[in-house]
Amino acid sequence: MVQAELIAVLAAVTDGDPRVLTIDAGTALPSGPLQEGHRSLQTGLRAWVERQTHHAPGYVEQLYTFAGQLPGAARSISISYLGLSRQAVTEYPGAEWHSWYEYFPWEDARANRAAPVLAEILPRLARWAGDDPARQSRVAGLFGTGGRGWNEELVLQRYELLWEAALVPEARRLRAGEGETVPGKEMTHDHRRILATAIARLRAKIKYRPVVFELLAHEFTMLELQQTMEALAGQTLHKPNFRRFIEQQELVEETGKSTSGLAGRPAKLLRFRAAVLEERGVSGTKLPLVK
Amino acid sequence: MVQAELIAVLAAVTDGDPRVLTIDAGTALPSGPLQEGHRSLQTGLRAWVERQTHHAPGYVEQLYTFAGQLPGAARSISISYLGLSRQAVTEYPGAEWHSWYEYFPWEDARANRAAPVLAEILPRLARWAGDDPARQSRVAGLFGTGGRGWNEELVLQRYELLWEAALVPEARRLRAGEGETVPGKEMTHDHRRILATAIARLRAKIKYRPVVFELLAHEFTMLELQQTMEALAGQTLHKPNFRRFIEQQELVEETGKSTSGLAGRPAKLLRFRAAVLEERGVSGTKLPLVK
DNA sequence: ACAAAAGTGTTCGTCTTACACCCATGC
DNA sequence: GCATGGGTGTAAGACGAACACTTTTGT
Repeated sequence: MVQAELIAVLAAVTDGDPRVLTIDAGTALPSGPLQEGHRSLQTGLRAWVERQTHHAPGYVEQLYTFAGQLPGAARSISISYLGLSRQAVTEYPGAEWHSWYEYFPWEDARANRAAPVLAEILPRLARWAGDDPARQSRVAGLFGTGGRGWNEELVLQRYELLWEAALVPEARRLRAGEGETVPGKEMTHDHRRILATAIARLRAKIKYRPVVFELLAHEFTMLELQQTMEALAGQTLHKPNFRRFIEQQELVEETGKSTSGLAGRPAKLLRFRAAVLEERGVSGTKLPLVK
Repeated sequence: MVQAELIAVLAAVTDGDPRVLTIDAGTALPSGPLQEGHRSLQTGLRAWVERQTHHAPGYVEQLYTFAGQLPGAARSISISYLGLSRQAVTEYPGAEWHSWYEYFPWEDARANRAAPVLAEILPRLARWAGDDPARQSRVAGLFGTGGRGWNEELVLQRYELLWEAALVPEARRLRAGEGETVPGKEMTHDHRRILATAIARLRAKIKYRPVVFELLAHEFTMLELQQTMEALAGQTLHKPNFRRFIEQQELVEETGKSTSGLAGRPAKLLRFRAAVLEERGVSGTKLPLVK
């Protein structure tokens, strides 16, 4: 017999920044135990998020389940979820939206924004790696040094490496370490680890499933779509090719309306073609089928 | 406070057939409650599988967690896992390997093996769909009728459709239905649904992560590799292009040895290049990055 | 010689990537 | 006019699908 805890990473994008909904001044994710009245895990999760933050997630998917130890001998099971929301406005006291990159400043590779943090992190990782070639190659593969490219999906692995090197405060709770920790806001328990898992999942998923649209208003311009993707991926994208990338998948259709009043040529307003959700099935084959 | 149940789908491929390890004469998956002594969910799972089947899974990954109701008012949480194993030999009484396709005969699209079952299923689905265009298009999308191709990853969705149409015995337990059910071996509780989830996950995963090698001996020929993939995907693959598909990813290296004594030209024996696990990180970008 | 399986070459068309350029609006 | 963002054309190269063909063994 165990306690089952539901934990939510609720994400939104505002002003080109991906944000996560938090409680306790940005140190914890909304969460609470599964209760009698909850008809399913998802409804339980939604109930907790709404009670603690007065926000209602739209799209929700399960992330991961892991075992923990409660104070005392009791066991706990934590079931984490990723939710997506269209607005990042706060009205409820205690609930705050914080940028992902407050917690993972090294993850924002747009226009070298992460450069200063990386300049701090990399020497310390080099010190941690020492002469060990296995450690050196792990650092290189994860942080894209030494000619290897940056892979934005390895969010969790990078966090775990920093944890292992005792460069994040969370690791110091259990194992002492020397020197300073690395920039990036701390969270309680393993909540920052869960956030890393959520970011990694979302960064992977936007590439092959039309989930971005859960974060956008129902009408949007191509640039808004692109900037939302860039915020999530933490990478700048090539504008003309991004347009073709979207058009080729037939993800959007024109509404007939355009923006106006801003600088530059008015942009066409688009909407998501909900029909693709049915059509899909043709996704990725990649295997060389016969005939 | 709830009961936490661990459930395993342990898969192997023998004689070109993908198999799953079962108990109770093929009607249930190995499972048991999380206990005090289990250091983690995974070790708990491994303990139960070994106790019930005397088999030890190699690779293990989490599938999905869902809530259930135990007899009485008590709640349960089921955490399901996918495990891969190199051998499908049975020595322990009560533990049996069964082909996936006993449970999902319509999923084996190799050389039209599923044709007879589909001939049985499709008319019944057509009857269920009736005049409803939404239902018709769902059937078409999932079963590849009407010009749309077969997508082998939609295992769970197809099972759920059959469930909804009350064409599987599991659905009849809760909701009555008319006429016969469709071929395919039944399982207790929702174990067949979990198996469908596992198959879908594995079919998706083999395309972008080198997990097939967990199912093969340490030395193998290109044909063995291909046939293992075909067994999992339930599709026949194009031999020359499959070779290039593997070579291009640099997944394997030659051992220097060859087969002999069989019909045809001897094949080179290969082994998995473990180095790729480190190199990876360059996986799939797909987004049009700038510069 | 022939069957059987291994393995190679090559073509054609599509998708990706990069670069260059034109278009429409506000000020 | 010019700054700003919207949008199109296109050529080089990578990749995928399909087909034809050569190679090496056992019988």
